This record gives sequence, structure tokens and C-alpha cells, in this order.
Amino acid sequence: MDENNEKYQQMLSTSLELFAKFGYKKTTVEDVATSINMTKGNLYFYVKNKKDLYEKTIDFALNQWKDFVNDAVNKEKDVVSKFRILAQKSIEYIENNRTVQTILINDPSIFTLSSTEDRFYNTNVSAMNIIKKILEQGIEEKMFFPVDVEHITEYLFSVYIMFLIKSYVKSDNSSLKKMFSEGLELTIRGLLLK
Amino acid sequence: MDENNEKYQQMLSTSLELFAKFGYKKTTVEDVATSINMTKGNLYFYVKNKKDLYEKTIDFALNQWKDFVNDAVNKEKDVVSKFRILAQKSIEYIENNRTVQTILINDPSIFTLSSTEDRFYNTNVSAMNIIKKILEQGIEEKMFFPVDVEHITEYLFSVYIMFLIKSYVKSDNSSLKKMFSEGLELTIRGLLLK
DNA sequence: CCATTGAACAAATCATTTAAATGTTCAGGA
DNA sequence: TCCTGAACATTTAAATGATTTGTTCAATGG
Repeated sequence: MDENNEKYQQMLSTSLELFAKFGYKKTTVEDVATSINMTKGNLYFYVKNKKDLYEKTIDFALNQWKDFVNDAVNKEKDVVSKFRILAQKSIEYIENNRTVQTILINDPSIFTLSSTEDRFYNTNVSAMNIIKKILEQGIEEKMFFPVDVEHITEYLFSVYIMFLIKSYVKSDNSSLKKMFSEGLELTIRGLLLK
Repeated sequence: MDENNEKYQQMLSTSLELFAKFGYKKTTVEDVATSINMTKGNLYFYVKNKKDLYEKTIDFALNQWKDFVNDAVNKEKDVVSKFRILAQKSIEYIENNRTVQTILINDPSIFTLSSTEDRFYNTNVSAMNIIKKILEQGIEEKMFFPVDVEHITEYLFSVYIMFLIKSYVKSDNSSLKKMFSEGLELTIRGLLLK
């Protein structure tokens, strides 16, 4: 089966909306199938089971997010700008995407803060690679302190996940934006040489 | 009722062990009462209900933790040493306390990353005050960059909670210590002037 | 008055059953 | 390769009653 199959993409896109609207339990495989004029039997040609459908759907959503950020970062040249754009666009995407917000609220375990039980490991690894490449560029260009790239990447990604949890999983927004920007400046000062 | 009442302290100490051993549901108020030669009716002289008993118990545990860290910090004079000791002792305490570890694993929501629904708000505020006082001293002594104290305090506390979640709520220990120390150095560089 | 008892009562939990809904498989066909 | 539809397997929901557990409170003694 071709991963770029149109029907397959349509299925993921539709099931994303349904899972967001009704949650995992209330969304039936029949709901998803009929929404795209498919029988539920046929849906099993594309996925192993309901859980697999769900995970492929979330993975699809996370990849869209990652691509959006990656494209924006690649438009910048200066390494500090890249870092700022990375932070800004990551937040901007979710702020403007009610569907993904709802998904995160319904299923906080998507961002589990634990890589060993991470169902979206591959996608998160490629998201972390965006950070990693910026750090490497910064160190290469003598702009950044020569940090331990692997561990600081993991650290920054975890801090980012923490913000997402505080913002969307819990709806704690009191002065969170200020905390985010102050934390960002602290981090940039910690990264910069001199 | 006196909060420093010996029977009351004994009750909290005993129920901490029982809640750690059996979890909230499997621990009955009668278990707690009989463990300290009390009838369950009498226990209601000290607490409103089972939930109240649980929260007073956790609060008791968190305060012991906080006091341990605070005492260690107050032995230092240099502001950077204070900051390092704060980080070190916070982790050391939980590393050596199997009981509190188990409590955290059984009830991840104790560290909720959300201050609005925080059942232990007062205790966490006084924990944050330890950070806040160090930041203020550092800025006063011209050692630290003049950061926004309120928001950076909240930021650092959240990062700390994130580490606790990664360490104890989830059992993800692969290179976590390295990540912690690298993140700590990054933060200290971000705090220091010059 | 403070701390305690024990019995009565209210509420939650558990085990079990049964019906309905939903998830999954698969032989066969376009 | 992609799809159908019916058969089958599994999960969920609701209902019931028994049992445990949580909570209240009048009475009691230090």
C-alpha cells in the first residue's frame, strides 16, 4: 500500500477531525469508514486495528506540525533567528489549530515526557533533529557555547513539551506567555558565547 | 486542634507509609486509624474526610522535602553555590526516599504542571520562594542578570517539576542525570552576568 | 471542653449477568 | 490491489444485589 495514497491521506485527515470532535472511544471505525465512503472492513486494509488507526492519525498530525516549523526555520540563515523562529512557530502552529489542541486535551499522554514509552518516537526524533541541527550550526559558527548537543537537545525538547502541557493539556494560561519568553531569553543567554 | 499535636503527626507519618504501600484506594481509613490505635470515628476529629487525610499527608511529605532543601541552601553563602545546592539537594532527597518515590508513581497528579488546580499550592509556593530568594540575592549582588524574578522562578520550578516527572513518574532514566546537569549549566550561564 | 468510642447510616465498590454495540476477520469478487 | 458484506469475537453498558468502606453523631470520660 502506498503511503501517499490519496484515500489513505483522506482517511487520516478525516479521522483526525473525528477523534478531535468525539474522542477515541466515541469515534467508531465505522464512523471513520463511512465518512469517506468506505466500509469498515476495507479500512482494515490500511490499518491493523483501531489503535493503529489512532496512532497513524496522531503521527500524521504531528508531522504536519513538524513540517510547518521546519519550513519556517529553513527560511532563516542566522542561527539565533533560527532558534527564535523555532520557538515562535512551534507555539504559533498549535495556537491556530483548534483540532490538534483538542486532541492534546483529550489525550495528554501524546506528550508523555517519557521517550521509552513514546508511541510517536520516530516523529519526535525528527522534531528534535530540528533543534539539534540549530545547536550544531551555532557551535560550528562559534556563536554558541560548545554544549553537549545530544543532552541539550533532549533538555530543550523536554522544556518545550512542558510548555505544551502547561498550555494545552492543562489550561493554565496565567502569564504563561511571559514565562515562555523569559525562559527563552534565559536559554539564549545560556547558549551564546561571550 | 493543635497542628503539632503528637498524635496528629503520627497519623500523617503512618498514613504516608500506608498510602505509599497500598495506594489511595486500597488504604482504608480504618487501616490508618487502627495502625495508631485509634478508631476510625476518632480520625474524623483530625480530618474532614478521606481525601482530606490524603492531602494533609502529601502536604506533610512535601514540606519535609522542602525543609530538607531549605536547610541545606541556608548553610551556603555564595549565591551560585546556593543555586547548585538547591538543585542537588532537591534531587538527592527524592533519590533516597523510596516512600515518596512510590507516592509520586502512584499519583502523578501531585505534580500537575498546573498551578490553578494545584492541591498543594501553598506548599509549592513556599518551595518556589526558595528559588525566588536566590534569584533576588543574585541580582542584588550583581552576580545575576536582572531577570524577571516572578516569571523565571515559575519557569525554573516548572523545569524542575518536569525533571521529577521524567525521573519518577515515568521511569525514564537513560542519560537523564547528564541531561539534568547539562541543563543546569546552561541555566547558570543564562543567569550569570558577563 | 477536648478527645474518644461505637453503633447506625450513607455511599462506593465488586462480582455477576445479559443485551447491545463495536471491533476484527475473511472468503470471495471487481 | 482494493474493496464488500456477513460472520464472528470482543468490549461496553446497564442492572442487580452483596459487601465493604466512608461518614456522622449521640453519648462518655479524662
